[in-house]
Amino acid sequence: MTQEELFKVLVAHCKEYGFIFPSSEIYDGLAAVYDYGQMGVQLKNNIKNYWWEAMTRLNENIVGIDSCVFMHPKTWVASGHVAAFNDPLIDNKDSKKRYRADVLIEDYLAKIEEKINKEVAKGRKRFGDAFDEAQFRATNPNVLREKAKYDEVHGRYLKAEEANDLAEYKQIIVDCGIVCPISGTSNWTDVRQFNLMFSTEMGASADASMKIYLRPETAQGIFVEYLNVQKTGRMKIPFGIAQIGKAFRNEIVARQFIFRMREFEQMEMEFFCKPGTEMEWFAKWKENRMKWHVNLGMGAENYRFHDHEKLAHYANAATDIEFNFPFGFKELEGIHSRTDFDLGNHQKLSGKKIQYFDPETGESYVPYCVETSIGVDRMCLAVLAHSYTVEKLENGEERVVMKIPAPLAPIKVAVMPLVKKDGLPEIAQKVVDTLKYDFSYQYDEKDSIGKRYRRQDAIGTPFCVTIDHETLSDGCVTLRDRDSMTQERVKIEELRDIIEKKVSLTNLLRNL
RNA sequence: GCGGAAAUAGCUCAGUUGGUAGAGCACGACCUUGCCAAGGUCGGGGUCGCGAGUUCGAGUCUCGUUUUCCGCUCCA
Repeated sequence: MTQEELFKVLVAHCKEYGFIFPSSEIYDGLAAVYDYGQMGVQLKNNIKNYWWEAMTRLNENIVGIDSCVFMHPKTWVASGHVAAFNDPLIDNKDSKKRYRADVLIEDYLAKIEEKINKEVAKGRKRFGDAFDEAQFRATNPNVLREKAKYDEVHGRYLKAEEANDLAEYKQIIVDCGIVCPISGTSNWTDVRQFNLMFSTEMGASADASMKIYLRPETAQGIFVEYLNVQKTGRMKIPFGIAQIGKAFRNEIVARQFIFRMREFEQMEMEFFCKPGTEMEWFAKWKENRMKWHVNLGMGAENYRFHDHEKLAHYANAATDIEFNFPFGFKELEGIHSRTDFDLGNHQKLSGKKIQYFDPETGESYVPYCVETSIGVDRMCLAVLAHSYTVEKLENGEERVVMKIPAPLAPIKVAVMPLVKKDGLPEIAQKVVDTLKYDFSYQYDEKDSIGKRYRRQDAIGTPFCVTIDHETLSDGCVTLRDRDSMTQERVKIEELRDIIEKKVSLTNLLRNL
């Protein structure tokens, strides 16, 4: 099976066994929106718990918060998202290239300026020392003609920009005969506003309402609460704030299942440190985060770092942890050194002093910040894709088994009576009672035992407990292992500890 | 956004020149059985993605539309 086919089969498997459904399917679906089903939600919760505990419990200087999706609009001015995520775009239908309409016009204006400067240079050459540039500019017909053109277009452009008049942008491009640098044609689409941020209105009455954005990243919630947490938590630098939550980006193309969705969930931690020490922490968090991934046992060879060469507007160092997805190595987590960009801008825009007073040195400064940011949905996809296994059995048949790392498995144990008579179901219920307070479980008495094992394999249940006639006399049950398919007889009282050892989050954390 | 392909039961698919919507698996009940997808009987489940058009008649032909997949593009 090729990687592509495998990916398709995985998507189908996820739907069939209740991991992930296309959203609103009864209404034909909603593009690139997916819902987590009864299995998927448990996998997702387990991943989030693993991250949350690793961050907030294993690091005594990291605390968690839960801030809102709605934030004051100024937040996004300070963060740079309003400027960076708001572009009027236009497509050339022949070259199929997309351009920023405002950039096309600005380039055109720059060309006119260039022409004028050339004329002036020519004049200077001709008149030598007697050259009077101001007078030349005011009288030379070529310069005047170009200058008039420039002023007209420039005036319209400024007006259009102020009013955000997309039709006028297009009209300017048409009137000026601006062509695509690649195809050389002026076969343009209309100008459309591509705002990567979703917006909505807060306040019930239309005239009193305020336009607000759905957050495009959770990080800003941490930055705006920095002061509150630092003061009320008596936090000393260096310290971190962790958060798990939904974020929204109106991507032009959202594809590849749950890899790129318009509504997605992030697990972000902002680590605040003294300026000048950020590179040490950056290196430390790179190592720390990689360890967290590899600890799941999905193979160190399936992860790699990818350092950014072109840095975002807020960063002075950035790397990705990439995972070997069915469609190649792709970003799973980002680790960025964000400097004091965010806190500094919030300080500027809010007018509130966001500074840390170091009691030892007596210095005051805006802390620097190292961010770790991982997509929960991408993490789910990584686990699902890596776990999906098709095995050829000795009898020639195939079995599909999700080899999900046991602590992340949605269901930890299945309890099943070999037959549904002779009092076996009653004993099975008692076994359930000994396990249900510690583990998510399923009880199943339908169909043959082999079929029931395969059903559990398909959802990645690490253990199956089978009650048979011997149980009546010896108090032992069969414990069947998902990956090896081997079975052992164990006493009912020992079940809890044996299962616990392999599926517990605590043990996973202990290995970090 | 552009180009190509696809959409029939929960899943995988069949459906003849346009003529009463099917199979296997899955699901439910019962019987038989019992350690790696067993057998039997009965049963539930589909406005053939949606909307128009052509036609006496459309799952089938035409147009539109939505969604998905692949490639480009965009974003990071």
